[in-house]
Amino acid sequence: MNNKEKLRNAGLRPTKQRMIVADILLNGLNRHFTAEDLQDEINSSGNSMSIATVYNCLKKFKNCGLIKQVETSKDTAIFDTNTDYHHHFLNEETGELIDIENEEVSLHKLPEIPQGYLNNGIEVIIKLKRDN
Amino acid sequence: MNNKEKLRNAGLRPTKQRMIVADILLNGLNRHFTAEDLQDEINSSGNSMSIATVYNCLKKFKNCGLIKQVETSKDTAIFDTNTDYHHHFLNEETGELIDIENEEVSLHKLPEIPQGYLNNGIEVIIKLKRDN
DNA sequence: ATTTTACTTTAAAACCGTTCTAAACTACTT
DNA sequence: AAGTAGTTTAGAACGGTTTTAAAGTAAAAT
Repeated sequence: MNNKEKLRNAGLRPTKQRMIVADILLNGLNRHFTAEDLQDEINSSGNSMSIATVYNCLKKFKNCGLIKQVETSKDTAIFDTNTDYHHHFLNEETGELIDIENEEVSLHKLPEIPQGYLNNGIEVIIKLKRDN
Repeated sequence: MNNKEKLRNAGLRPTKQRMIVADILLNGLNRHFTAEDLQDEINSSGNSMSIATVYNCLKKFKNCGLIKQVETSKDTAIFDTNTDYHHHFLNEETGELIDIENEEVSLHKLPEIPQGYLNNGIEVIIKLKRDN
C-alpha cells in the first residue's frame, strides 16, 4: 500500500504537506522524533512547512494511529513511528529513547484495574544511567 | 525526624519557604500535584510564595529525593510525594494518576540493559480508558 | 554580637514548545 | 466550472517554566 492509500484509509485527505510527512515517517523504519526534528528534516530535503502544519499533521497522524506519542516527562513531545505495542529505555541525562520489543518484557502479575475502567495499554520505561 | 532535620539531612538550608512546603508535602501522605496545585494550597493556608520559589523548591526537593517527578507526556509537570519504587495507572482523558504499589506488579522477564548503562529504575504505566 | 559571605526569594521579563486566528489556498463534490 | 469543506500559513497568543538582577536571609567568620 502506498502512502496516498495509507492516508486515505486513515481518513485523511492526502495533501501535499501530508504526503511529504508520510514519505519521511511511513517508510517502515522506526524512529523517535520531535516536531522540530521533523521540520528540520523537511527543510533539509528542499521542502518547507510551517511549524503549525507540522503540529497539525502530527496530531492527525497520531489520532489515526499512524504514529504514537511516547510517555515521558521531557519538555518536548516525542513521537514514535513504531505503533506496535512496545516499551522503552530512557537515558535520563540525554533524553534518548531506545525501543524494547514487546517480547523482551513479560509482566507476570498485574494489579486489578479500577472499577469502571479498562486497560488501554501498558508502557514500561526502564530508566538508564551511565555505568562508570 | 522533624521537617527541619529532613531538610538539613538532605543538604538543604531550612528556609521559611522550604519549611512551608515541607509541612505540606512531607507528612507521610502520598499525593500527585503540579507546581500550581502546591502554590494554591500555600496561598489558601494563609501564606504566599512566588511561583519561581515554588519551582526552585520542587527542583531542590526532587534532586534530593524528597519527592519524585512522574513520567507522563502531559503538558504540566506532575510531582509525587511517594518516593518508593512504584507504578501508575494513568487516565488519559483526565490526566489523573493512581499509584500502584510495587508488590502489585511483577516483571518476569526483562530485556538486556545496553552496554555501558545501568538500570536506574523501572516505571510501569497502565493507561486506562472508561468502560462504557 | 556584628560583619561577612554564600545562598535564597522575588517580581517581572524572557523563553520555548504548542495552539489559535483568520485569511489565503486546495482537494474534492456537484 | 462553481461551490464547499477542509487545509495551510504567518504571526500572534498562550501557558508552563526558567532567568534576571536586586533585595533579603541563614550560616560562618570575626
